[in-house]
Amino acid sequence: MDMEAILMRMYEKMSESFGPQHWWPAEGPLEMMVGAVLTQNTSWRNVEKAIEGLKSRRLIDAGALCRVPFEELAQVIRPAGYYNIKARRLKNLAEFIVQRAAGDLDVLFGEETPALREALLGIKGVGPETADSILLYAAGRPVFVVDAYTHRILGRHGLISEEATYDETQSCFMDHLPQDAALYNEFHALIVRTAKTSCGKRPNCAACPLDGWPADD
DNA sequence: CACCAGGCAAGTA
DNA sequence: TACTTGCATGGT
Repeated sequence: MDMEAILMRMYEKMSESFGPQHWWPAEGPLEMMVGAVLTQNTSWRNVEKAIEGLKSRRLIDAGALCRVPFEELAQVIRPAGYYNIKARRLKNLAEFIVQRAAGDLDVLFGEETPALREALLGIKGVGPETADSILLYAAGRPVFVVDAYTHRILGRHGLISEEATYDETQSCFMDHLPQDAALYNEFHALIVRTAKTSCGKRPNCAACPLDGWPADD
């Protein structure tokens, strides 16, 4: 089996086990981007509390995030952890949107994908996973998102080396699959779902849809 | 009690 | 370039 067939088989098995994932869980693109920063090394459960706090104070707004006092913002997002660093990162993100696109995400997302990715990576607090999550789940670009689960699962199943970099892992998908945002959207969501359920926690779990595969399949 | 969660930047050698 | 460390809450 070539790499494309292997990856698509993996996708099908996960999809059959878990069904549609409906990612990203956000009401709009800015909420998605804020969530992407807040969920860095943090459980989504805690992020939801922080997002609710931001919504209730009408802070899902680039201008409002720029204007709100730092200390107030930090306290509102406290449940998401790392609140001092993340408050700074949210302000960096909001200032970027205002300065680069006059606060208008339709303008920002009018940029070509490579230029937009580089610009996002220039924001302090936005690394490769956060930038690619924004590109895929807020801007709808066909960019594959790599996270710790992705690296672990592909490594464990022998599809990449354990020492593979972010870009190498990303290329494993993007060089062998169609450039399809809907496919990448669901694929990444299913990897997270699968890892949280079993595969990322321990090897040889009977409940894991990838168990014993592709080695003995 | 320890360990982890949908990372990233900054510091050190 | 290649490691290491700090950041922090809340669930298991």
